[in-house]
Amino acid sequence: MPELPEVETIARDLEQKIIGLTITGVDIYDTRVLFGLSKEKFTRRLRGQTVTRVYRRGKAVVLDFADGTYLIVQVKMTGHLIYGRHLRQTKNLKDTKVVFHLSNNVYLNYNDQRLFGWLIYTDNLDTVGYFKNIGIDPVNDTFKVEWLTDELKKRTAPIKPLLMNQNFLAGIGNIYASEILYRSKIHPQKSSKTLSIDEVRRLHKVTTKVLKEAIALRGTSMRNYRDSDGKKGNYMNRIKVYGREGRECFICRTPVKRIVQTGRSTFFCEKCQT
DNA sequence: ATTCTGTCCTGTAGGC
DNA sequence: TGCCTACAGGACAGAA
Repeated sequence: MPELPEVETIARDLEQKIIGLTITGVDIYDTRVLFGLSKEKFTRRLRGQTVTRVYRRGKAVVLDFADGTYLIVQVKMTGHLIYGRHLRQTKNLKDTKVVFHLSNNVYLNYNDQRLFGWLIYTDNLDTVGYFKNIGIDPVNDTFKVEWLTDELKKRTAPIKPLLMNQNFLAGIGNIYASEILYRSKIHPQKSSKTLSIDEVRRLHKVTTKVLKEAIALRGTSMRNYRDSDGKKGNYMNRIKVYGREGRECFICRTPVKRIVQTGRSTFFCEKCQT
């Protein structure tokens, strides 16, 4: 489900809502989302924790606690963090897998239809597998065109799956990879090392631009994504190619093509993207 | 070391 | 209506 802009939206919203609050209780309805901890241990360790910071790292939401420990939430495809009422008690929502009771008597629900997501509790972020080799954040100033140029020269993979490689750049997923390449006018199957100086320049600029615009519009709700209020993102009407197979390219009217790369759908215009 | 395939799970949309 | 297949904003282990 969510990529960088959606996770950024969740983290920013939650920060406003839960900083300074203490977790007073935890209800667990499915232990499969607990990463490496039993129901009892997870409950015991989370109860009494006070939230001091909420932020995004890659596609993960990180909660810092006052005692120097952390809760990492990887929502993967269908995870939602919904702030408000207790969704099991009030709506009997079966997707609700974990509910945190907060000290202001509001609840933080973790919903996950497909159960791919993880709630990871740790005292050391560096031990979390996802963070160990995580790549550069494309909306951070450390993402430089010179760095991108050098890195692309070392790689042979097609550019689209490379954009989705979290050890290369952290945060781009299947929707934004297609959107970024369309706006950069780069063919998704092009080998990374063959991109021209001009193409790399466009790619660098467009990547940052698309992600920042999507953050400003609170993300894309293609199907499942919802923010912490349960609301959809607004980037949907800016989407150019993703999910538009067979429909006309907005620039040249050629039908948008769909191919599969490393098991994931890629959408592009074979006339505009070369 | 990089790149790719299969897998985890549940739900929905589309074809017949 | 029902049955069947394909597909879904991710990331890991293990293989090539």
